Amino acid sequence: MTTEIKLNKKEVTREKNQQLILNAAEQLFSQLGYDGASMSMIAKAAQVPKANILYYFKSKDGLYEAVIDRIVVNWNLGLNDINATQEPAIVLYNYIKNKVSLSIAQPLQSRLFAGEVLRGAPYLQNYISSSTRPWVKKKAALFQSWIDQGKIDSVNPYHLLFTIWSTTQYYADFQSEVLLILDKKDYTPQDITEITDSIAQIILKGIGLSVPTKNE
Amino acid sequence: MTTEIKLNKKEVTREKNQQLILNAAEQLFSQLGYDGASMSMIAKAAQVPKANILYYFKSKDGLYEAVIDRIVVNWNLGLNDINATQEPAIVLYNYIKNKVSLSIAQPLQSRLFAGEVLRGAPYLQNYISSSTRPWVKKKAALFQSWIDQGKIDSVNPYHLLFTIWSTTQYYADFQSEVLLILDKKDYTPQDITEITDSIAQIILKGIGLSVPTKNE
DNA sequence: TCAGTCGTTGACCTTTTGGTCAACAAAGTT
DNA sequence: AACTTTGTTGACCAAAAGGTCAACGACTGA
Repeated sequence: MTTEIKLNKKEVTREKNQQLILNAAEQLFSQLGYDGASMSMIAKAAQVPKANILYYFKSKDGLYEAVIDRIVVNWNLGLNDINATQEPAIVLYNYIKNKVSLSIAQPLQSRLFAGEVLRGAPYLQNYISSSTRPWVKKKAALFQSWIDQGKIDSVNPYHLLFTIWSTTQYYADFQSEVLLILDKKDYTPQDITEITDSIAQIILKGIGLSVPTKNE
Repeated sequence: MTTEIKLNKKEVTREKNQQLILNAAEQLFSQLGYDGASMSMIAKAAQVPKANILYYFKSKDGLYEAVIDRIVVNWNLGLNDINATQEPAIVLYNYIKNKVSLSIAQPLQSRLFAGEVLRGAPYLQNYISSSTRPWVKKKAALFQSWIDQGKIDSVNPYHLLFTIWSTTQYYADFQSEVLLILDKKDYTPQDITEITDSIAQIILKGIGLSVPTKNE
C-alpha cells in the first residue's frame, strides 16, 4: 500500500532534475514564448544535456505541457479565494488584493498563461472548459445573488469578473509597458499598495460598495 | 518639386505588394508570434516568393518592424480621443466606448502589440518612451485637474488610465478565454454594448461619476 | 555478486530556419 | 534602340531546430 513512501535515490534525483528542467523551461517559455525558446537553450539553462530533457518529457510539446500543468496546479490552490459566507466588500477586496499580490509575485506564470491565451489557448482549452468555466459559473451565480439581495449594483457578473481579472493581471502581463510609462525599474511595495487600492476603490465603489476598513 | 506626384507603374506595384506582404505578416505574427511565424509561411500566405519579401524588407526583423510601425501609425490616429474641453463623464465614456470598439474591431493589432509587451517590448521601447509616456503624462495631468476641481474622486491618475486600458483591451487580447468561458463563438453586437456598459458603469461610478445619458 | 532496469549522454539525423546570390524580366531614361 | 535602374525569383547556403540512437553508468533487487 505504501509503495510511494520509499523514495529511491533514483526517484529523488529524478524529481530533482525534473524540477530543475521545469524551472528553466518556465523561465524561458515565459520570456520567449514556445517557439522562441529552444530545447538547447533550456538544456543549457538547466545545465543538463538536451537528450536528458527529451528522455524525461518525450518532446518539446511534452515539456511545455508539463510546465503549464505545474502552473495550473499551483494557481488552482489559490482559486477558491472567493468565499460566499462573508460580506461582498470584504470578499472582493481580499480577492483583488490576493490577485494583485500573486500577479506581481509570480509574473512569469502570469505571462506564460497570457501568451498561451493570446495565441488561442491551444494547450489550455480543455483546462478552461473543464475547470475555469464551472468555477466562473459558480461565482457568477454568487454575484447574481448579491445583486438580487440588493447588496451590490446590477452589473453583468461575468464582466465584473473579467474586470477584476484584467485589472489585476495587467500589472504582471504588461509590466514592461507600465514600468516604462511610470519610469521605474521595478514595482516597490508602495506601488503594490497603490495598485491594490486604486483597483479596489474603483471596482468596489463602481458596484456600490465601499472599501472595507482594516477589520478582516 | 512635385517628384512624389507621378507614381510610376513600378511604384504602384511596389506599394501594393508591400501592403499585401504586410497584411499577411500582420496576420501571422499576431497569430503565432515573431518566432512562430516563419518567412516561408508569410511568403505563402502573401502569395509571393520568399526572396521577394527579403528584397523589400531586408530581413525578418525589418518586416516585423514595418508591421509594428504600420499599427502604431494607425493607432496614433485614434489616440487623441481624450479631449479636455468636455465634461469628465462624457470624455471618459467616449474614450472607453472607442477603445472597446477598436479592440474588438482590430483584435489582430491589439494582440500583436500585447505579445510584444508581454516579451518585454523590445521593438516598442522607443515608441512607448517617446510617444506613449508623454501622452500619458498629459492625460494624467488632466485627470489630476479634475480631481483638484472636485469633479472626480481622488485616484491615482496613472492607475485610472491603466484600469481603462486593461479592461478594454482584455476582450481582444484574451478573446479566446472570454469566449470559452461565455461559451460563445464570437462577440455579438449586443455583447459589445454590454461590455462597454459594464466597464463604463463600474469605472465611472468608481470615480464618482455617472454614465452620461445619450446626449453627446 | 550479478542481472536487469533506469538514467545519462555525445554523436548523429532530418527538416526547417533566415538569408544570399546570380541570372533574368520589366520598366524608365536618353 | 540602347542602356540603366528597379524588381523578380529559383537555386542554394550555413546554422539551428527538434528528435533519435546506441553505448555506457549507476542503482536496485534477488
